[in-house]
Amino acid sequence: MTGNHPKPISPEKAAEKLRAASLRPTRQRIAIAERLLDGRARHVSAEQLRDELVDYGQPMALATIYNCLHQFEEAGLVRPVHHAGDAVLYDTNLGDHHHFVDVETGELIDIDPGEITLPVLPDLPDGFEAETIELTVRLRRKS
Amino acid sequence: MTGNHPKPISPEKAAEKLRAASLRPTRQRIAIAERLLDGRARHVSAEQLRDELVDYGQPMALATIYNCLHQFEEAGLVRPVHHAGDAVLYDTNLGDHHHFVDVETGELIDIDPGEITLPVLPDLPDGFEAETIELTVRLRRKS
DNA sequence: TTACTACTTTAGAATCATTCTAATTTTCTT
DNA sequence: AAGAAAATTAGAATGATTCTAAAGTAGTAA
Repeated sequence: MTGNHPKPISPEKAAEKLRAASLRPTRQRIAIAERLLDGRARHVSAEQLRDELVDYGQPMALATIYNCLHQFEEAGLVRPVHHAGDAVLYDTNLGDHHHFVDVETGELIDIDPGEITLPVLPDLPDGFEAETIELTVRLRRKS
Repeated sequence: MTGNHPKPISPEKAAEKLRAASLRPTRQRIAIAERLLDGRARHVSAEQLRDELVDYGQPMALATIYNCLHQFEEAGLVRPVHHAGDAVLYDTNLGDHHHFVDVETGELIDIDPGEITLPVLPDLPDGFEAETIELTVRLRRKS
């Protein structure tokens, strides 16, 4: 046991969510959905998720985890955050919000959406559409 | 010649800027300063800069380019942008501004600072200070 | 059920940006 | 010119991610 993790949703509910997203409910995808789609706001890397799945008794290939995270992303079930450390973190909070990043650790902290006013979208270059808007405040621990 | 590049500042001026930043004006650092500190707003990766230096007749080890970019960053001569593609881009525009990112290519486009109102900084977590604030609008080419 | 086909998972190799290492070279000071 | 400290270098190492090709599994039609 390398960590402590709260109770996930049931495999049945997880499978249901997957079907709703047109993803086959495979054993691996169900295990991941149980962990990530329980409504809690989290930020996990592929490697962190793998460790958690090992704890949970559902080890699987790292490649599978990457595959699933990409599929979940496509399906709009999670959202990638590219602004942290070296690894992409997947955010289970799909609501409009932004992040602090601890530049030392790469850890993300949600910025309370009430605390920040999203600026008006500037005119986009021709032929493009906005995919996401990410505001990141990079933090350094005071010395 | 793999690209066309405008006239850089003189080696003397480059050396001067380096001394002002407490960096020894070595041949390599001068060559990089000539290219990056000419006042133009640019976004370059280490690899792009290496290609440009080859064109310019000043090839050098990639490790040196990484070293120099880090030193320039420390000295406040360039600013890293972490939100693009896979590689970190170094921005020679030190003014307050933000970026569009073409998610396909990783290319950056400056957002006109007049076009966007920087939101008020939210309350920071205890013990941290803000290092940078980066707003990124990720763009996808319309289909 | 069975058989079939398409989709998934997998281990391990490959890739790519970046950092590290240890040896050589250069710069600055005397 | 000589010495010490700093810088550069080639190449190895690292770490996240993607790719590959083979083996397994799920949904479907008979």
